[in-house]
Amino acid sequence: MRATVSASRPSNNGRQASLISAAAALFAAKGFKGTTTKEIAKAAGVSEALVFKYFPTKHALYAAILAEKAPLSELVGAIEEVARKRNDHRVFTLIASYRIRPGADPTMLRLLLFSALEGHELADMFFGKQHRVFYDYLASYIRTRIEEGAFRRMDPLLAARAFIGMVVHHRLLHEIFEVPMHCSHEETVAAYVDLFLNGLRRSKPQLSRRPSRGR
Amino acid sequence: MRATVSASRPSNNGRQASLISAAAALFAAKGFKGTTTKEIAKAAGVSEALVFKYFPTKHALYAAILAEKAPLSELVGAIEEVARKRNDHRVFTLIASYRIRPGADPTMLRLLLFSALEGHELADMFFGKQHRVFYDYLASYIRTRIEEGAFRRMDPLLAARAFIGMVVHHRLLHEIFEVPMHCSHEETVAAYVDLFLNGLRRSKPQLSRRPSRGR
DNA sequence: TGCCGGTGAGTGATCACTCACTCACCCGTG
DNA sequence: CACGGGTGAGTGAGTGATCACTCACCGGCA
Repeated sequence: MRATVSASRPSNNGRQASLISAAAALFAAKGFKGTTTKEIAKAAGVSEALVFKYFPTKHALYAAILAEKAPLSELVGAIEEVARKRNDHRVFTLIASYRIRPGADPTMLRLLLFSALEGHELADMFFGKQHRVFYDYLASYIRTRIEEGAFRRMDPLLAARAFIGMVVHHRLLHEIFEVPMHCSHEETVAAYVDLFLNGLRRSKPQLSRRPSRGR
Repeated sequence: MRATVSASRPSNNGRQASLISAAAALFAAKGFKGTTTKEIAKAAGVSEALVFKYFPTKHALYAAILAEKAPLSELVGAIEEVARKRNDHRVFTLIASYRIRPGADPTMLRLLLFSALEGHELADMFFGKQHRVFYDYLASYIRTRIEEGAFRRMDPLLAARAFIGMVVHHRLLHEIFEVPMHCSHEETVAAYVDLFLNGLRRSKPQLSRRPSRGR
């Protein structure tokens, strides 16, 4: 509430926030089971006992982290504008470069993967609320463009997942498996967007899809 | 050496194998830190002490699991045949349907992700030896087809990763995040392959090979 | 003085790992 | 055949360390 005591006493909210950010970094790096409450306390610069004053259990602290992070809204806002203008290239470039950018923080991706793998019930919430809606939003845009004749006919949700798949997989290789990038971020984004949009383009009225090499 | 004692004594190798498979299932389900040696012993039907007769540490058991699994060779063999025939559609359908199939076992995918996230030094080996070579193999096929004029010009490695990205991401959603599939396996594979190959197709006869975007 | 943010020193439980030991079986000898 | 010592698979009962979590207590400020 009060923000009078600024530096000496970090005040309830400030402590909570610093504990959350310290814990998020550690959970992302080492997983839930791999992180001890003592480490969290040390990273936040307090005693271990204080952690349990603010969060009744280690799980509650983990839940607070997942509940707090909701970093997708700004992207959706930016997309909606160019989506109205039917600027397909810009829509997908925005999405891809939002994920693939120089200073991208792997924390959330790692946290999400750990949550899903370790099977926390919160992971469902985290994924369901944040990501599923985005897939659906993107799929509905693709469906609209198909109906407008801009894209060829295909399942819009599969198309959306295919594009997100390229991007997420790229982050997986780069940020989790530490595979070095051999192109710049811009080149990578451009390559994926071009490949995807070219794949969605309507071909000529349906020739034979096989390369006429029938054995 | 001797194989006289057949059933009563599972013999060195049999025990080792049953411990490895029991441990693999548990590590895949709950991670390295999330699995206790007591659980492994119980799953294998032996005492905890025996686990340490066969593997000096829990880490050594984990390493033995990663070292043993090498499930890619059969796929590469099947691909090489259709690759010689330049049957692009079949090449990519083979790859995708090898991963996306009805009874696909999530164990290896989960193990791979856990290894990378938990940062075992063996994960590098696991990924480097098994997967990186596959990316490179696929990229070299794409490069060949570009040079033959069958595909449009683009970075072959990025293209390979884009395709694998679609497929892996699909498995991620389906097997790890438990997102239900809304299409059959065959439809899904076909959609991804069509999208990808269409994206790689040369648009117009392509006079200038670069998109004249040189900065 | 009372209140509250903060802590050191614990708690029982559980972890990976060890050790002294049993038991079944094999084989050379008489 | 009888027998007895060697061998190796297998185990129950621990070991110290570390885990999440608790509690009595402290000190600065109203």
